[in-house]
Amino acid sequence: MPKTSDKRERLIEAAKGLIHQQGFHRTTLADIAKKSGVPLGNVYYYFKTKEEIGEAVIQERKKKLTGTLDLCCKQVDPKAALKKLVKYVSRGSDEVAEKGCPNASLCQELDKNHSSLADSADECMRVMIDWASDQFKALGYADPNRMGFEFVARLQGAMLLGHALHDPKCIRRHMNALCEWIDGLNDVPVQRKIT
Amino acid sequence: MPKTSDKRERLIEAAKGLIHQQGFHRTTLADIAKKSGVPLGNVYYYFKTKEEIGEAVIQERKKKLTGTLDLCCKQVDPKAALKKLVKYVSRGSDEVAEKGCPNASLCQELDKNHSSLADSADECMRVMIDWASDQFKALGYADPNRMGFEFVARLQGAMLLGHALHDPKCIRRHMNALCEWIDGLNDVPVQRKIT
DNA sequence: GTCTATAATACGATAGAC
DNA sequence: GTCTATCGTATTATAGAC
Repeated sequence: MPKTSDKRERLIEAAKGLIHQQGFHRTTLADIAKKSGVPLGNVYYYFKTKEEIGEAVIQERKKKLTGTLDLCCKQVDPKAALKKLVKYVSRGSDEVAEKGCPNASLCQELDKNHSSLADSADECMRVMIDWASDQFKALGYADPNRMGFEFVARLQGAMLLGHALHDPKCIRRHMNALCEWIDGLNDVPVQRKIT
Repeated sequence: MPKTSDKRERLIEAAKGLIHQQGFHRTTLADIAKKSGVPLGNVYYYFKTKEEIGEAVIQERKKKLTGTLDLCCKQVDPKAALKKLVKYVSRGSDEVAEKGCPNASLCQELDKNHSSLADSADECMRVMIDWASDQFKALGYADPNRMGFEFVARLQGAMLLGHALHDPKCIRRHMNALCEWIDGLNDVPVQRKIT
């Protein structure tokens, strides 16, 4: 039986937008049904529970994040990769100032109770930190995890404050400062294996 | 008529804890009533709506934040004040790793829709940024707002990631790094008025 | 001021016709 | 696969006795 409908995709897309705007708990299935144009009762053919929709949205976000990170570190040196991610955040600063970072919002909202959703949301943050750590490792730093954490903390902290202040400009300003920080980092002599 | 009951305080205290753990929307009036030992129907004698309880909790948090900040900058130089706040965050890292920063959580959760609660929560973040900016101003920096923003972004970013990773140690590690950053800042010659 | 009982509604989920 | 109608429950809020 060929795929005749894109309802599942439409539901996920609608849920993604609504959850970013309103949060998971304030977003009702009726909201999602209405926005996606799928009748409420039909939603349950595609997702057994509301939580399943949330999981699908988070997996979608994770996929997009992974794709972005892959793009950032293709064919370029680690410093350029880190700065590429910073520029990416800069470009999205208007939406972030309005609605917050979608991944961070979910971490904060979901980790409050104990659904499996919480772990999925947290995993997105971990992916980002690990990626950043890998870049610093490639740069030869002895403490790449510490550097990666600091880098992502500054990214996420700026998005959080930009959201609280409703000010995209201060996000971009801080992203510029982050780029300068990266540029100013001392080059570390990399240990190369002699073969 | 003298105050004969501490019910109002008990309600706020219970709400504060529950909201930190579960978030505002997942916390029901029944939860608050039960935890505080006040019957559900009686809650409405003290607060007309759930939102009013939220407002009271946020004002309480703001008061505590202001008190903490005041304590940090009493009788000490600005660098010491900033580091004192960093140490304060370090000491609370276990709770933050478990439940997140209470102020940041509220900013993220409430700013999604448009209640007046959102503005109150955001105001807490602004208070912190302004305070930090004042410290950098006192240090003689030409761009105290930028420095204050960076400082708080790193604080909040670390708390956010520590919560996502469920790891208080990485918060403390980053707080140490923040202290070193402050120590390493160049002293700026302060313009003094000649009288 | 206090508390029980309950109204009013919103929401997740299901039944069952088509 | 699709959709309407509706159930069951949770939750905010109120009515009204004490």
